Amino acid sequence: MTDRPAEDLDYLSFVDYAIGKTKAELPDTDPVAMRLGLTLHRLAGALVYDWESTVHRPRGLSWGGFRVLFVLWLAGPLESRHAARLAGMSRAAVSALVKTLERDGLVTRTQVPSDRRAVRLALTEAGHTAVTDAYQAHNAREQAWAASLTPSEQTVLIGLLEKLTTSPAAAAAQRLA
Amino acid sequence: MTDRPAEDLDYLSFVDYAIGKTKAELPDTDPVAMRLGLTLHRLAGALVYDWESTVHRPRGLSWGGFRVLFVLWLAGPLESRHAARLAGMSRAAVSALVKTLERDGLVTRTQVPSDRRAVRLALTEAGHTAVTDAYQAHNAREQAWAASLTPSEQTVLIGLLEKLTTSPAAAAAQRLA
DNA sequence: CTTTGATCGTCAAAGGTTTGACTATCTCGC
DNA sequence: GCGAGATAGTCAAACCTTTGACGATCAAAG
Repeated sequence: MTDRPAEDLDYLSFVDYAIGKTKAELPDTDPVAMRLGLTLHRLAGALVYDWESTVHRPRGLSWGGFRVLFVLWLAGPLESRHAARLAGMSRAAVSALVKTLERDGLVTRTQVPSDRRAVRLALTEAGHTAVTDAYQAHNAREQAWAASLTPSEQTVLIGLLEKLTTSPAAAAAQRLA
Repeated sequence: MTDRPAEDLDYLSFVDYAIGKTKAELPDTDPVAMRLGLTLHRLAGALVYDWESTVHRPRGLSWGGFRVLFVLWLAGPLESRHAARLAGMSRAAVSALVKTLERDGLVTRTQVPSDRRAVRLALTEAGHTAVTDAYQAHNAREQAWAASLTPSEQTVLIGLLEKLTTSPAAAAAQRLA
């Protein structure tokens, strides 16, 4: 039990170190839940950073801009509020991002005949090209990450993540409801 | 095989829908890697949103501010660059956040005797109180999420996440290197 | 029809984050 | 010692995102 120099920790050894210290100071802490939260958050951050820095920024897209193009590509023309819900961001964020995407000729905004408040967002031909090109590279990175796991490990991991996503805690979170 | 109205999709059914459409249009896509990326990103976003909106914002902390306090709490007084590395953000972000934390009396900045460029960050008494109070509530939320899984499922999930975190793809990502 | 409440997209304000530049400082080889 | 290159922290600029407010519009009850 020596005092380790905390400065020399890298992120992974920090997790072990943090769990040990927390358990000593806050005994009510659940160390397994703590490790789960830390590891999940860290991994997701690394993934997004990888996608954004290697795939999207070099193509002139922000991470948010790509997400809007992505849902428009796959879920067809959408009203703005539906694009926001599927992309997991606020209506205001979609409004701001679409301003740039429209200026760059990737998305069109048209009025919805049946509801004059609503705006229908659709990909242009250039937008379709941009998002399919970007997603091919994006999925190549996803494959590079997933390749560290065996197929059955991949299946198990997806199952556990989906179980958390549909859990009562997730329902209570109600992100951007 | 009817044309489903894409507008009515919620996020979970969107994932299935998206994978089906992508497979048809971009046959080189790996649908398992795609589902993994989508699910992991979505879950992490929901987690952070839950933590920030239910625990940290009500206590007057931003998510970034909490992360700085958290690493200072557990890894002791730290030079700014080490705090940045452990918290997974840039040195500039730490510099900006510490400005607020210092103003609020939660963190002190002192010169390092051996290196006049460096700054040593340490929690004040109030900072220690704030971070332990916040982390107790934070871990309670982590426990609420983890409770959806059995103990062995939790162990398996952590193992798979750590395997990805230490994978070659993660090493190549080199976040904020 | 009218009124009341809800919803849509947008805007402004506030804050967080990254990148790149800059100064000050350190380190290492000569 | 000293000079070249690396490093620490900060700043400015740019961008993204959220919240709360707003006007316009819709929908439902009477």
